[in-house]
Amino acid sequence: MLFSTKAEYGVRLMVELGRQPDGKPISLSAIAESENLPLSYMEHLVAKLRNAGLVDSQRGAHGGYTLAKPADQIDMLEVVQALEDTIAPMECFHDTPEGRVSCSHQEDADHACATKLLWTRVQGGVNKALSGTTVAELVQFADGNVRRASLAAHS
Amino acid sequence: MLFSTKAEYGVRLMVELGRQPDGKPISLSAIAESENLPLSYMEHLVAKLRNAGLVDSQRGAHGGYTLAKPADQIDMLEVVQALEDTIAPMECFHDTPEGRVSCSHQEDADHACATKLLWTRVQGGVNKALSGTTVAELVQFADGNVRRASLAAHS
DNA sequence: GCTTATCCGACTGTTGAGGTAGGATATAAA
DNA sequence: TTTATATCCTACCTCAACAGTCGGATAAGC
Repeated sequence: MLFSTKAEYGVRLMVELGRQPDGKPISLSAIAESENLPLSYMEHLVAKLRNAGLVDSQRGAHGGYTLAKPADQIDMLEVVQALEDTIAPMECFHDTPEGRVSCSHQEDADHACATKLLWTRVQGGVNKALSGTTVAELVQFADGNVRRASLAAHS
Repeated sequence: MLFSTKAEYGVRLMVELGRQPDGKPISLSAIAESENLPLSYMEHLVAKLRNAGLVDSQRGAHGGYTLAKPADQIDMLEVVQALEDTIAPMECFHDTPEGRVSCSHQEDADHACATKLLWTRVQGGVNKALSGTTVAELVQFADGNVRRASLAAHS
């Protein structure tokens, strides 16, 4: 398993927020009910998204959450990185301050770490897929599927 | 973390086997010592690789393991799939007999599963990186690094 | 028959995932 | 100003997988 359900639930949450056309906040309980997910658990996840600056919150009655940026300016790399603490393919990989990956045991033997090439490629593929997908795109995909399913049911 | 150390250790094991020029088998204890990994644990991993038909074994004295195919004909997708039981990006993704992925809860709500598009792209990126890398390539990479490190030390 | 090695199953400690519970705080409406 | 509705925050719990250990059975070479 590459990702945990934290990423799954969190992405679903972002998509639900992205479906809201106007700027009205949506309560977590409404999202939890429509997606059939545990509310208490979602609170932990949305806190991570808020700390990452991806959603804004409005407390009190008629409060809730909104996207902090337009849906087409939020990519999934930000979202998944905020939810999962690290998305490195392997434990020995850690993000350096300069933004590059490095292997923590690259010089411990008489030869360099052979797996580094592989994990670098894997991470590149994952990052490319994540950063190339926006919230807006997923919203459009979901709505398109509803449309097609609805049309198929009526034909 | 995308993968566990099972993949890390197993790939290192395959690379060590790939470094052996002739067809002589290498004992697990020799590999475990040179890579500084626990022998007992490696036994479990090599069993998976053997069941997957990626390595051959020779029992008894002077026995050990060899690659079942030429190193340039073993790609990392086979290796990692044999070690990790599943490499789907998310729990709801499972490999179908037809070889395609599908989401187990795609029709449970009034709209299709929005995350399916994202995980499909991620899995595509991972599979591409894995299947595009062979044992032979990693062996060459590791040896090349040794050469460069050695040259740098002597300059 | 001794040594070297693969093979096999059972067992164990630790960690993180996934989820619960209870309360504190802030806000809008009555 | 009370009340309902929310977010916010901390602590706690359960369970499965990971990472590793151990003891022994089997097989092959010398």
